[in-house]
Amino acid sequence: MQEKPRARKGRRPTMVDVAREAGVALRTVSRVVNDDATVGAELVERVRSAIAALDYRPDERARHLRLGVTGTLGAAVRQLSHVNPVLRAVERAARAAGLMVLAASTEDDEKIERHVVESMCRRRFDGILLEPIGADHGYLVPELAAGLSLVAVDRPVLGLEVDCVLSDNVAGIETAFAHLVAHGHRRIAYIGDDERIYTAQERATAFRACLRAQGGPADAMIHTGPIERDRIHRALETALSGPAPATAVITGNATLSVETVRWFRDHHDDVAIVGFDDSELATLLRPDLTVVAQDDAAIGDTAITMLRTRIADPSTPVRKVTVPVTLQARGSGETPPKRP
Amino acid sequence: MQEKPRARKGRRPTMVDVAREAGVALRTVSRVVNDDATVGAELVERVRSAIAALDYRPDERARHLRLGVTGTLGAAVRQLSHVNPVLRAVERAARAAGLMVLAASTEDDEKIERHVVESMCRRRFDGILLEPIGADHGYLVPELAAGLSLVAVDRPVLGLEVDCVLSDNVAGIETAFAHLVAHGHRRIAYIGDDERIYTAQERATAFRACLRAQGGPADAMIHTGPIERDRIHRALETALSGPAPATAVITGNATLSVETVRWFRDHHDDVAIVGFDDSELATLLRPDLTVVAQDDAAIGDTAITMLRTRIADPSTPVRKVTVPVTLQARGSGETPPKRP
DNA sequence: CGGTATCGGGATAACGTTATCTCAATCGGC
DNA sequence: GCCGATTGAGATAACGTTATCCCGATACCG
Repeated sequence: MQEKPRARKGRRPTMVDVAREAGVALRTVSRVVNDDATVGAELVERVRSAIAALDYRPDERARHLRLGVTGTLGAAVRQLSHVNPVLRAVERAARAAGLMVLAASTEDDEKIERHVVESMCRRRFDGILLEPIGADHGYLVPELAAGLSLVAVDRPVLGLEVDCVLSDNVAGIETAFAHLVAHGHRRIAYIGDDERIYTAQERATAFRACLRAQGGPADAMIHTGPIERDRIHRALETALSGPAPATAVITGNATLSVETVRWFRDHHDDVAIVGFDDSELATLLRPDLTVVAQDDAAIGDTAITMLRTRIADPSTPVRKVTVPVTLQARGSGETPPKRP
Repeated sequence: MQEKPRARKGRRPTMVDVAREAGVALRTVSRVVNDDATVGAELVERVRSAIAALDYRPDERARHLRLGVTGTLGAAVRQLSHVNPVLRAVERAARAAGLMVLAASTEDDEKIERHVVESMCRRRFDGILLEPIGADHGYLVPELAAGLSLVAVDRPVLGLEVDCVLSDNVAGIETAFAHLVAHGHRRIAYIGDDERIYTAQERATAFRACLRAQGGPADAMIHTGPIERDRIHRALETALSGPAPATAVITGNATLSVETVRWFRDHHDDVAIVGFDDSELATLLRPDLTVVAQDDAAIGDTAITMLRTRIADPSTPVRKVTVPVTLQARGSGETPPKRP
């Protein structure tokens, strides 16, 4: 018994097969598939049932090749498998626009970033969202010249004029600092990420400016470096000891907040803390963690909007958008200083 | 001044342009691009410099169309933007195999899952990794018949014979239960996810079996349902009150552990807890959270291996692989019962 | 020196779509 | 009853690759 009217064995059915099955011209099948109104009702029906009988699925590779566009956006992010609320907003916004987002991790590795982005370019994705790694983005120059639409998220592409959407890191630090000052703190420490990372550098610089404005000493108050447990704990130890220990700490990102809390729970319970970046565990601690929260949804929506604008008109002037952050007071940042 | 020898304006250069630029035949460019050894050194050089001059990048759409394969794997996961250590292992393993993984979220929505998977099929991805949503996967039947290579991760595709790789949920629950019993607990409660979710159902069932084996009463001891804060807190309240309150709790997944800890911190500090799924915050609590941890790396590696095997030979018999879990004793599960 | 391997490289035909062009048939108007 | 407009559908040419075939030139052997 012949199961189905299959085309050539082992191959997926193609439009030619559908046309043969329906007794109709190739072009007519294409018209039906693309909802072209100029096909008679009876023929549409014949083609439809042929498609169903063969389980025909159009080959997007061929469509995209012919059409010139792929309806696909690439997202090259640091780690897919990390919490990344921005990506969620990105997927949502893209789906609403009828675009497909396909994502891959750069693993914070320049080599991998380049490989991922170039792969997406060779696949002729309509546009790419990128969380850029630190240093050299020279490889992007020819791609951009060839018409790549790119939007950088969270960090700019240094040295290149590229659209980007960032959080307002400076305002975030200033807000956190002012918040702690308003609650009576005068000696505030900052624990930050490696300053080779753009956001870390920006936040640390903003904090230094706050210290200068306040007129306080800076050396023991600011500690930046790689995300390593020992480094962080040593920094905290330094900041919270000596003749003039800090009475409050600002942490530069979610991981640092975690490590700081981890250390506090064994050493202190009277230091105020304000973290940068909101996270699930902010409300797990006691008191709940006060944070400077980024507006993930706004960042994602803005990124997709900018990318679509650039795809629609590559001559659009480059824009750098800064998205406001908000302070979420939850308790940990409202503790008064132990010894004023 | 003419900047670069561009092909047709606005279009990316193609092999034809490179061939013209190098004064060579189209086929020769293809050979150079694909490192075919049969091209003379001088011509290779000419072609190479033409490629560089034009910033030529092969169009993978055309390659893939011609070649029949895309060298691309799709990963349709519940939420890209959630922590998903398995996906990390998947990306790593695929990269090692020279394949590209492109991921998209299904958002735990059957409609979106279907849309994502079908999009990947139309793009003719070589294979797809899927974290399947609950109910109806009928749409997969024609795809599978047409030769789709699919591996289900974390949950099986119910009603279809499809490769899958799962954690050993039953052994995990048994281990957690036995661990608490060994530490003196006799009244152990289970807080689980909605049993319409496969893993939740499997874990709850295993827990019921444990209760039966122990001969204890079950009703007040097992609470499953949707992940909603109020529901969970009410369930905990029930389990920990009355004449015979539980002295220990097993939580069915990471989110439930979080909510349970959140509730405990305001109400109890003497109940033992063992969580299913490891997470960053397991070591943030006091005492540290004892968990049943899945072997994410093994799951990811296995999934990629199975997928590659099936792609290489679609007639491979369907396999269901169960990956062992391990108990990470950290303190919270070793607390003795308050009132034995 | 002629004949035949061998090697390098070009012409041409797919891959599965869509777009352009063409043409046959139907219809309305005068 | 003829003509132009309109509609429906087919033939054919791209899109940018790679694979098959083939041919010209050099080298080697008898």
